[in-house]
Amino acid sequence: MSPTSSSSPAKRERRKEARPGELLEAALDLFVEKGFAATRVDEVAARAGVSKGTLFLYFPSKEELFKAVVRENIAGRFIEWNSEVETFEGSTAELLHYCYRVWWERVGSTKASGITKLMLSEAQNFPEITQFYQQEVILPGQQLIRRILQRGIDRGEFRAVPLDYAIYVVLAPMMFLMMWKHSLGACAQGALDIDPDRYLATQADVIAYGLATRPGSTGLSA
Amino acid sequence: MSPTSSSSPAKRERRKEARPGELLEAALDLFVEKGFAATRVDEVAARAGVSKGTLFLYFPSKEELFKAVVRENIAGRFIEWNSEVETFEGSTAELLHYCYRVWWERVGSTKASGITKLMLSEAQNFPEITQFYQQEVILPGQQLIRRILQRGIDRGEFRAVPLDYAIYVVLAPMMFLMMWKHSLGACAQGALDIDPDRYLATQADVIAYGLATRPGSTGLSA
Amino acid sequence: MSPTSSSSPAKRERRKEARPGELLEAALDLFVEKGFAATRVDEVAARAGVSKGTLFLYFPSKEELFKAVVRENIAGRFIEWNSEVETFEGSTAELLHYCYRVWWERVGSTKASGITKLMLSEAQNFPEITQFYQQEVILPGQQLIRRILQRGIDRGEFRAVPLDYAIYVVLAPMMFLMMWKHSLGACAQGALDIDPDRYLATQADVIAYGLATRPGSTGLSA
Amino acid sequence: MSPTSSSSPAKRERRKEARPGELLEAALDLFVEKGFAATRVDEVAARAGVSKGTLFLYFPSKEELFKAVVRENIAGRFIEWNSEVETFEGSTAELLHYCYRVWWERVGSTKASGITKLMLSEAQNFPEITQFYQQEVILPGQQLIRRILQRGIDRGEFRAVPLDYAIYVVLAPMMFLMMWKHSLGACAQGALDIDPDRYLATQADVIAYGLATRPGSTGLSA
DNA sequence: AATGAATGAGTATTCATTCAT
DNA sequence: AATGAATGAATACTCATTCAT
Repeated sequence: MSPTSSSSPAKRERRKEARPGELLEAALDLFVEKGFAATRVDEVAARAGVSKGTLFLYFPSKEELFKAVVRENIAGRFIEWNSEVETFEGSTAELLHYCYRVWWERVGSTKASGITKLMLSEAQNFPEITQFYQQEVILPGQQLIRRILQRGIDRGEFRAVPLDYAIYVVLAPMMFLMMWKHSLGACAQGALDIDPDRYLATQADVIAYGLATRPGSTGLSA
Repeated sequence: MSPTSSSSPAKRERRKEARPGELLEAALDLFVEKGFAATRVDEVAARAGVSKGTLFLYFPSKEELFKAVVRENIAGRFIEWNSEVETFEGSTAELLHYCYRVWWERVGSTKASGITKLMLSEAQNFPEITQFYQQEVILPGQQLIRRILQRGIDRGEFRAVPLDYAIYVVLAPMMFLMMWKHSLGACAQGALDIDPDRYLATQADVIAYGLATRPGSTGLSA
Repeated sequence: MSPTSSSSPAKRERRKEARPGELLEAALDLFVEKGFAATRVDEVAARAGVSKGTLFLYFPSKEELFKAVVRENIAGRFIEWNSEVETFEGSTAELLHYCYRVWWERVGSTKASGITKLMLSEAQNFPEITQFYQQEVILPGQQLIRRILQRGIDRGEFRAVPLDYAIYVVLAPMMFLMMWKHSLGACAQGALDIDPDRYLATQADVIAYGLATRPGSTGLSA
Repeated sequence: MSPTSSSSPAKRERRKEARPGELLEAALDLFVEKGFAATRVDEVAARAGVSKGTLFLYFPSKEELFKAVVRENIAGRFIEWNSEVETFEGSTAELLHYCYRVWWERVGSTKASGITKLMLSEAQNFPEITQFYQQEVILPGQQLIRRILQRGIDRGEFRAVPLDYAIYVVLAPMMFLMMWKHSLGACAQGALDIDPDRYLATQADVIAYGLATRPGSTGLSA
């Protein structure tokens, strides 16, 4: 055993610990791109730079790998965001614009957005993980949006729209953008290409304007 | 109706002509429910009441069956709609509400909506059919929406928003509803259940209001 | 029923009776070209201008069709030939040349030669029909050749070679030519193309010369 | 032999390297016995003592397995033979006998002879591999025979026969024997049984004699 | 007699999963 | 821990054969 060959044991150690993460990353990419069924575990392993056997060392099955990918990428960012919303100073219209922008930076533009595509695409085949996703992502997300809208109403900026459905006015554009980006948008031939910033700005503009009370209005419309 | 005229064209004959349709219907159901890969051709055949061999008599492969399902369910409804939009009398806000309602009746609430879910889920795996879908559905749909918005602007009802992005303000809520309905919505646990009518009414309301010129406004905002 | 439509019932009648023959002909072509397994009954039917169902009206199975093809094309031409050999006037070397030439005309160059290719190719899969082929073709053929050689020996023209193996000296070139013609020869790229007349003439020449007694020889060599 | 040196390279490892060979051997047997189509890949795998999946680990398809079988069994034996012919001492008639004998030992009597049967039977269905076979086997073989005949002519032993067709005088008996052995001969009922040695001896005898110049002959006959 | 729609047993091939090394 | 050879259950697709018309 030559002394040179034993160099950098740290690197090896680090890689070893990084294995699951590398696998999850590779799996996320491929699941998002091709769907659950069309993704081969060999491919995931290959992209992560390990053998197929190694993958099963860390994840007992392809399904568990899928679940792990989803769980891993559903970080509970909502606590942080909730406090940001609480402390935000400025109009609620501005808050909405801000949230869209921040969401795009932290989620929409990242691989995490692929998870939404995955979930919506595969929900039917994975009821268990779908349930989990609802609890961890959808419901907190809806709560956050609801809080924003409530803030607008409370401050007399927004009309007293029915919140249960108004949340979807805010949510739909985000979900749509994520789906689009990972499906048709990925095959974009010019016409279908969407610039996220302009897209979100336009959506926020129309929505904020559409929710806004009017000068002279009581802020208590239908 | 004379008994000798044998108005029924022989059971076998009639079935033969009905076969492709029956198969497409069964395939639509299953593809939407389980996705492309998870759908077995035997199952499609069984649901259509024929044997596996018969399916391949009408469709040379599972992939061609998929393509046929997509094609079948996007018959050029746009021509009809275009003329409806041209002749509509009333405010553009009303037109928007009307379109959402009609779209739901004719597409959103039907199995055809499953096609969109399918396409968004499987787009990457079927570039050819995705291309076809863009040409036949997405682009005509965008044109129609663009026409509606233009009408509002021309009549001084809507602000001169940038159409290229405003169309998504109208489109996103529809796409979202279809995806939702066929994914999370199908596993709905109360909290996630969406009433389409209220959903669409709220969306149309906010959007129309958000696009509207204001009393005293020039109708030429950014 | 217009009188013109009932024209030429004879033609129809004739065709009806010709069906099995047309099917056998088509089957022969295809079996020879592609082998038993690779030939589809649809193709046979199509080439014969009838439906697949009709084929099974005349032949209870693909195997039976195969057997019928073989049987049909193994006409007992040997009686005729035997008498020709008996009455032939001229040297036995000339008789050999004559036989090769006649064989080529009547068998080698016709579709019947395909049967040999078929039999040799498929013998293992059809023991029953192979047995039949041996009785009807191989043995009579060997007898005929034996008679020719015996004639040469009897007349002092040929050496007294061991007949049991000398027959193959005459047989091998014919069998080889048939196989070649229907296999490699059919994909011929120039180098492999064989002109049957020159081929057979050369073979007959060498064989006759090789069997011939020499001047001063006793005609009774090993 | 120290116990720690573990000279046996681990059972699994050794088997792995042997796999392709075992599979090719099993495939050769079965292809020759039953033809390409009638051979099931499961059977090949079973005979090689592995599972169906393993076969596809080494050969991407049944067709590629077939090609590999052909390639494997036609290793360039011709180089060796060519030099043997060059250095042979003795008459060309003796050389012919010698070649027939050696050919039988090294090819005719081995499984390799089955390849020729295979090729002639399946040529039409595998144009690509047929092409390969022509280049690698047929043409070199013809060259070798041509060289032998040329030797006889050059040494004044053989008549100046047209080589392009005389080669078939030598080739046909070999091809015939291989075909016979693997078809009718395999179902031999006594009458059709051929003793290769006597068969080849007779052929060589007649051919050599038939090609020979005669005492007093010029060696330049047509 | 003729058709051709329907069948379903049969086969090549794939791929998640196992396990000896 | 890591490998990668081996597995075999699962599945799309074929094609000889049947049979109602």
